[in-house]
Amino acid sequence: MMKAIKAPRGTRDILPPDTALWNFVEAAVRDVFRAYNFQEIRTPIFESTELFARGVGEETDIVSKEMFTWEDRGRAESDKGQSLTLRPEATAGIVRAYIEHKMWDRGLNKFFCIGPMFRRERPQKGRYRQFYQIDAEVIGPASSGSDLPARDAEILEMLATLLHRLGITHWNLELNSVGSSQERVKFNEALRVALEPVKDKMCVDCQRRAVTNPLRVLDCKVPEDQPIIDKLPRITDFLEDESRKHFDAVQNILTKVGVPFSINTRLVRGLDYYTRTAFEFTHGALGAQNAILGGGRYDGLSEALGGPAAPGIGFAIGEDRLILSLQEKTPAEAVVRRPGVYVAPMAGMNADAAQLARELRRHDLVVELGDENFRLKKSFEAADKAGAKYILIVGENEVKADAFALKNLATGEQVQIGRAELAAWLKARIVP
RNA sequence: GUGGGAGUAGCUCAACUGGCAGAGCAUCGGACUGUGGCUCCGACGGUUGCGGGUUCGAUUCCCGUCUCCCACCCCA
Repeated sequence: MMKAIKAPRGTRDILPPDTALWNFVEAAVRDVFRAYNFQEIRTPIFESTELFARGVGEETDIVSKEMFTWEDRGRAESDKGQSLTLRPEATAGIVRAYIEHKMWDRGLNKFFCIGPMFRRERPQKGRYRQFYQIDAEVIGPASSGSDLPARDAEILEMLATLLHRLGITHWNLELNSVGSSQERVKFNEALRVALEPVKDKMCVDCQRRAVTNPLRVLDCKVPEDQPIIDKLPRITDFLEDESRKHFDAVQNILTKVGVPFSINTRLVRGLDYYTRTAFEFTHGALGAQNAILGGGRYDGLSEALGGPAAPGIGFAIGEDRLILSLQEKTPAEAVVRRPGVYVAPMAGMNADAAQLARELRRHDLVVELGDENFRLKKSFEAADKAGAKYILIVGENEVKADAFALKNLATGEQVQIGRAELAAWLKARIVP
């Protein structure tokens, strides 16, 4: 035998019945998002490498060491050597599409997108090289209201609704404002200055961060560093009136609509493009990967990508993690749709059985069809295994009488139903 | 990328200081040719993740490698 080929590192197959759980989540997402007037957008799974370099930020870990990048080998001179990258996140591609299709003419755009993302990280539970994100973005010219706090609050409230709908409790919403890009530059500088005299007393990681990305020092979890971090400047002190008012307004709305949150002035996010509102929903029982979703405002991203000013806010839900946290309460078996009827033909009755199955399926019943070569006993076993609620026996007597034996597999109750009434009879007794 | 743990039948796991690789469940068949679940009997199923080394002999010891898991890192 040839050497078995396995799924590449960090990828996995999602099999039934788990796929039913994925569909359950995605159906809930589509349903909830529709109520908030979000519409689906689908963008390519690979893009020009430059898009992510400019959009996500050259200095981020994502861009500097985690992207799947290759050089396209085009035949035409013009595409030779074009560098392409599997998308590591969704926002950059969506903003690129916004610019490319000049969608500012449409006013306020509310998009969502579900699909795989790719990052070359070391795999762990809830962390894969191909992982799935549910992404939503609100973007448009400022005249459309895209920069207003009501949009931030609406998105957060929508997320709370979605989690509630999925039956996920015990989440925690952490909220912060990271300021405008100008405010952040000042804050960064202040941090660098404040860290200079104390960084030698900190952990090795912080010593490195103090130079490369001071904001990340705030994220440090080493207990010994906490007293030092507590004395560092806070972003709140660098927010000017407009940013502060914006942040206050978001909080006011959330309080009014009853979405609980906590302020975490140390919350920073890994992508360079975030401005003002930044947030994260966490959930216990996910180990170190406790961030179930995260997002924020990115008022300058469109311009960084060569587009017009287009404030925006969005988030990404880690679908893999969402499903991990869901599985504790809702096993996939609970949402998988089992057959309502198993049609069991006796010897020579395949054609009649197929005809019956066709009729029932046209009435939107889930039907599994057996085979005339199966002995009845085997048909019963197959019906059980398929999880069917009823078994329909198609034998010579039944075909002659045009009425069929229908047995409830759980109760053992058996009745004889005429062909014309079959579908209606079953539909009345099978909950979809 | 760093450190640690684990990999044995489809699944969950055994196999004593190195000595014939096993059980339960699942699958298939029979008891049972138009009525299942229970029971009984039988069968199938493995180069012990892969490659090398030590040894008369390796699932067991050593080295390498792959994958998963845990913690960092990072993030969803």
